[in-house]
Amino acid sequence: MERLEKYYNQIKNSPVFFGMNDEELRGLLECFNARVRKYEKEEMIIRQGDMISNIYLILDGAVNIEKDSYWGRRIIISRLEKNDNLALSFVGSKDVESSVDAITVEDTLVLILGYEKCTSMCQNACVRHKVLINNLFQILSKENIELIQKIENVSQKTIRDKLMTYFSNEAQKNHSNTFTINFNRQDLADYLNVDRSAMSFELSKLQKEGYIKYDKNHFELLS
Amino acid sequence: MERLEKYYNQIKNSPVFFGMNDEELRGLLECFNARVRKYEKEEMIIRQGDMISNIYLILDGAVNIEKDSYWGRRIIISRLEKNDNLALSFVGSKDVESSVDAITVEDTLVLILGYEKCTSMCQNACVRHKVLINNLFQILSKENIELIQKIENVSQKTIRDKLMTYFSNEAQKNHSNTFTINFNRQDLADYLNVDRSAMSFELSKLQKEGYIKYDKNHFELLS
DNA sequence: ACATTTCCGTTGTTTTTACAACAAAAAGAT
DNA sequence: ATCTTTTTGTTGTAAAAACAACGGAAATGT
Repeated sequence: MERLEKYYNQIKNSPVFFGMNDEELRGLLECFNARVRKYEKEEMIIRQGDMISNIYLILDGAVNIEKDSYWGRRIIISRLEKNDNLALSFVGSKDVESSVDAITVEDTLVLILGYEKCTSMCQNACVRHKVLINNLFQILSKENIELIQKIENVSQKTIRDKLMTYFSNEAQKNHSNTFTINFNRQDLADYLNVDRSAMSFELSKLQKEGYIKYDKNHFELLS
Repeated sequence: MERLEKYYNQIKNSPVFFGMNDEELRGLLECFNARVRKYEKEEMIIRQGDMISNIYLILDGAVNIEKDSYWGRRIIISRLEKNDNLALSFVGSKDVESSVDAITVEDTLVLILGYEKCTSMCQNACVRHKVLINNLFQILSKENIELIQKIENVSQKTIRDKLMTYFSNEAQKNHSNTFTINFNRQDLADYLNVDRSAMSFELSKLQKEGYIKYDKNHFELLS
């Protein structure tokens, strides 16, 4: 519980609890039996097939949402980080089991709320819950839009187009032509759904032709 | 308004209004300034760049959610039908403009609710609104999960794998090994993100090799 | 019934990708 | 600092896809 206190400010400022005062938030955390849990690197938070009844909020670290296609190929659906939520859509869809894995990329700290328990107890009676679900709706909307953007990414025809679309989006998010990505090459390849070595090759070609400049994970868009 | 009455039962049974009694629903429809609008075939309901402040519910017909990549290639993100909602995520994300087009595939009837107007008037005060947002949360969850499934589809390596993954999902949705799809060949290709002629070729090959049987848009999974 | 348009399947060619194998570089461990 | 492990870049080859072009089928309109 002390750990929860340590992160109280961050928790309070996260989108999930937007618009709540201290009293409401503390009440909510108690009602939802909030706890902080640490996961080691490469640990699974959620497995395909799990029933999800918790709300997960990443306090620190990074998590991959992945899916293994039936022949060993790994698909990275999204990379989640500090202040992101995990598997919200499976909380909202009753009786649907998770179709994905959530795997930590590094040591990760997660806030866990027992959503089901609280909602069944207080029904929709409490005010806090109303604010919460409003926030959840907005968060889910954002996630939805990001998934659409990801579909746009992987739907490009060539590796080059996938890379440039991805880079444009990153630059836009960062409000700058330079940005640092969190993926290593293999993860980026699995995210864009291409072969790593072919992607590496295309990266150097893009650099030689003057479209981008990069050093390790720091990129600059030139065109 | 008569038209609205004509569809009242269908509206009442749609997921958006789940759990509301007649009184609540009628109040809501009035408060949200509900109206029915007919769109012709190939008409645009939403364009890329639009700000969305309405809730759209398809009463009859079919709609493509599309995006044109900068070189004429069309990406079909999803196909929506009777009782589906349109562009919900852009209602939930304030100040975000639509990144996609919504285009009717055939003559289509849509129920439109002025979401913004009502929420700003009655704040979160009214009970109906609470039930509504709860429903919206669940609908968005489902959409989210379907987007993930779509990512899985287009992330398959070969055209064959994309087709078979798509067919499996359709069979599962239909609880049967036979099913009829609503896409024509070009649309299916744009949905799976492959070349139409190459896909046609792969379809016949799959049939010759005994994995599937099809006649026009009716398919059977054999394996 | 006929003409017109749209849709679908087939084939050959060119482009792009995946894959495998390896070398270089970087990161981590002792 | 040295050794080990992981990550990244490079190349050649085989597989797959995109593309273009076309003929036939089906649907639509008159």
